[in-house]
Amino acid sequence: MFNFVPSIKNGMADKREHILMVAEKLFGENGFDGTSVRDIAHQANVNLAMISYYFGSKEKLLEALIEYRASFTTLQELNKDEVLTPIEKMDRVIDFYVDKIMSNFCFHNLMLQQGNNSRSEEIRELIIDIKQKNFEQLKKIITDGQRKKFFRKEIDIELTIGTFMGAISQFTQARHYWSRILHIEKDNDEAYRKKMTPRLKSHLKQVLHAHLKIKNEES
Amino acid sequence: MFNFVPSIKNGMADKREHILMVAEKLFGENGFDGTSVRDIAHQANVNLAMISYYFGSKEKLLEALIEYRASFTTLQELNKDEVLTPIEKMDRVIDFYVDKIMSNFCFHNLMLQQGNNSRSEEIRELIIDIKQKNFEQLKKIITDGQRKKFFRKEIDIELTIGTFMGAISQFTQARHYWSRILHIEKDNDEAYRKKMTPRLKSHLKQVLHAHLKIKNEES
DNA sequence: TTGAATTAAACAAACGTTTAATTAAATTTA
DNA sequence: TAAATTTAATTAAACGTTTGTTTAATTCAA
Repeated sequence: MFNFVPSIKNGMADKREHILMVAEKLFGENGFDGTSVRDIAHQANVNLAMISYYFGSKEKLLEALIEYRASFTTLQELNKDEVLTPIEKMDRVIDFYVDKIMSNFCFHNLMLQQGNNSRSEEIRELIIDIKQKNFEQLKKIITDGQRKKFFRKEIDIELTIGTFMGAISQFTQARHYWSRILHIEKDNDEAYRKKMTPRLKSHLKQVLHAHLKIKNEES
Repeated sequence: MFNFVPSIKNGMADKREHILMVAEKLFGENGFDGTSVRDIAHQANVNLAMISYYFGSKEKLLEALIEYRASFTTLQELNKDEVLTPIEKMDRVIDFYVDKIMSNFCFHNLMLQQGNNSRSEEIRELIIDIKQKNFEQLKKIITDGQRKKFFRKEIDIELTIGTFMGAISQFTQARHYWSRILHIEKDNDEAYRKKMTPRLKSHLKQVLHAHLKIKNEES
């Protein structure tokens, strides 16, 4: 099996980062509660106490990881664009999200799990805030497309966005299941990623086009 | 907040069942690892040792819960039906799944989590097997619809099914998030269920119709 | 030589599970 | 039916691990 965690480089910022990457992998695979601080320390080849030393606590480590990963600028740039049609923009959104999430299921699964079930209200709110900002960018693109008469007015925007996000989540979260269904080599994340990414992109574009576009001409 | 766990009735089978219901709720809310046997015992008002006594172990309790909940006959009956059109059948499927999952998110979330991340290979396989049977029934309905020239041939059947399941999962799993987006009263599962169920059904039917149906006449 | 980085060891609390004793229920015997 | 006996259900307490976190000593670098 592959190991995507980068090895320790010199310097201490890198060590902190290395711990974050290992934590991300383990949290994503076994859940927050299913991962012990000792697991993380061992896999990261650092002393157990270093995690408290760097982050304060297991929960603070999780917060640090979320802040480390939370970067959401691309959608805003896309919204400002004046050249692309709304349909093209949606295609870009799909490419962006599928790439982003497929290239890092561990973090996405962790966010999914902690966004709803974290014992810490603070963490739940943190995650939901991030997701909400994304939602609003996405909503703008769709309403803009409606205004410009590219998209139908009758659609349920919120549920459309949820359906789109849910589909991607489904194929990252239930990898074991879909590996079997689609006859992809078991426990080979790289193979899954490679086969799934283009297929999922083109499928989602199909679905969203059929759902969003006003039915005049055939594309 | 509501409590959907039924109270203890007389008889011992009921007590076993009562423990299962409490476990389902806690597992679904806090995850398998996030729930202790003591939590379950306390919430169920039974002695801690009773859980080992009835089920053997925490993991066996989980298995018992899965077997208790796994009942998948309705889709088979639907497949045998000769009167309904494939489109009507798909609508029934949507109603069936949305009702089923919305009326029991705890169990659905648990299956989602354990189907991929359970430390027990046995449990992962158990869950995936159940899901695969459902998948095959669903696939039959769609290929049947293609054969009868109701559905397009160009669609990606597997990903279509995944998209559909993923959408439902999204709205059960990320309830906190969608409650905020859709301005539904926070931490009120009953309100969420009530508002979401019809809305999700009609949205999914729209999406699937647009995606599946051969575009001849307007419906 | 001062302060940060790193360590092994220890901490108390929580974990899943088991034990041995007790109570309740069911079954058998008289 | 009543008492005796056996089986099952229930309990409080304890088991040995593992948990997240801290300590106090040591190493390292500035």
